Amino acid sequence: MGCKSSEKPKPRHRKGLWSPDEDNKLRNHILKHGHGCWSSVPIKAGLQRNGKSCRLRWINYLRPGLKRGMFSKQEETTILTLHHMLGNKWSQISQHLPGRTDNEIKNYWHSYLKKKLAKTEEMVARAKTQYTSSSSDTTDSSPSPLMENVDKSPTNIDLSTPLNYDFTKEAHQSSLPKLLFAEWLSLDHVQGGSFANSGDPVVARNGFDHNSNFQEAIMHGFLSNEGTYAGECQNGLSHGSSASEMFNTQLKFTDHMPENGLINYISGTDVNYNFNMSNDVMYI
DNA sequence: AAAAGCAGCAACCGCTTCGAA
DNA sequence: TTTCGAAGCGGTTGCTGCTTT
Repeated sequence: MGCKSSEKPKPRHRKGLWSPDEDNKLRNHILKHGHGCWSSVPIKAGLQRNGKSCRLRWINYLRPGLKRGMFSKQEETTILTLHHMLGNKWSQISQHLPGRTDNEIKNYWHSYLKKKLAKTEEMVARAKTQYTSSSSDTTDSSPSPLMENVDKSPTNIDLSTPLNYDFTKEAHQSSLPKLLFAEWLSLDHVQGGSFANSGDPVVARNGFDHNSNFQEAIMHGFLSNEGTYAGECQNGLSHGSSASEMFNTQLKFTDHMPENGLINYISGTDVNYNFNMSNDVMYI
C-alpha cells in the first residue's frame, strides 16, 4: 500500500505460465530488494506481468521453504480436521501446514480429499441403508444404539452413547482408541463442572457437548478408515464451540505441535486400546 | 498409433478487506 | 467520512500430461 501511482504505467501484461527466465528475474529481484509494493515489482524486475501475478507466483512457487510433492498422511489429516473446523479457509489452514500454500491445499482438496470424503459418505449411507432394511425385519422396533448416532437431524447425535461406533466398521474392522487431548479442551472443561470432582468418564459429559452431527460422524469414519485418530480429537473439540473458539484452541495447540501436524502425538500403533467412550477415556 | 477422457496443477478473476490520503 | 489503491482470499478456468479406448 501507499505505492506511488507514477510507478505504474499500463503495459500490456503477459499471462499464462511463467518461463524459467521470468522466475529467475522475479526471484532475484525479491531476494535482493524484497517485494515491497507488489505493483512495482514487475517494473523493477523487468517483467511483463502485473503485480498480482508476481505476488501469486512468489507465494505459490518461488518463495523459499516451500514443500513440494505428495502430502503426508499427517498433512492430510490436518487438512481434513481444519477444513471440518474452518471450512474453505485455505489460507488459515495453510498456516498450520508449513511449506504448503493455500492454493496447493485448495487444489489437493478439490482433486483428492473431497472425492475421498464423498466416497466415505457414500459408504456410510450404504451401511445405513443396509442396517435399515435388515432391522425392519426384526420385531424389535427400538433403535439400535449404533444407529442412534447416525443421522436423524444433522445436529442430533448423542455422543453419550459410545462414540466408538465406526461407521465404516462393517466394511473395515477398525477399532479406534478414544483419545482426548487436554490441550483441546477449554479450561472450563477441565477445571469447572464435574471434571475435577468426579471419577466418572467426565470428558464424555463435559469435554464433549453431545450435539454432534452426522457429518462429524462421517468425518470420524473417514479418518478412522485412514488409520488416524483425528476424528476423535475433532469430536472432542468441536461440539458447542464456535468456529473461532475452536480456531483459537487450535492456535494454542500449535504451540505444542510437531512440525508436521496435529496428530503426531499418537499413532495407531502407539496406542491401540479399545475404549468405550462411556467408560474409558484416555485423557492426554 | 491416434483420439478422447480425465486428473492435477498453475494461474486468473472477481470480490472483500484494510489502510492511507 | 469518503475514496482509492494494494493486498489477500477463494472460486474457477484452462493447460498439460497421463490413461484408456
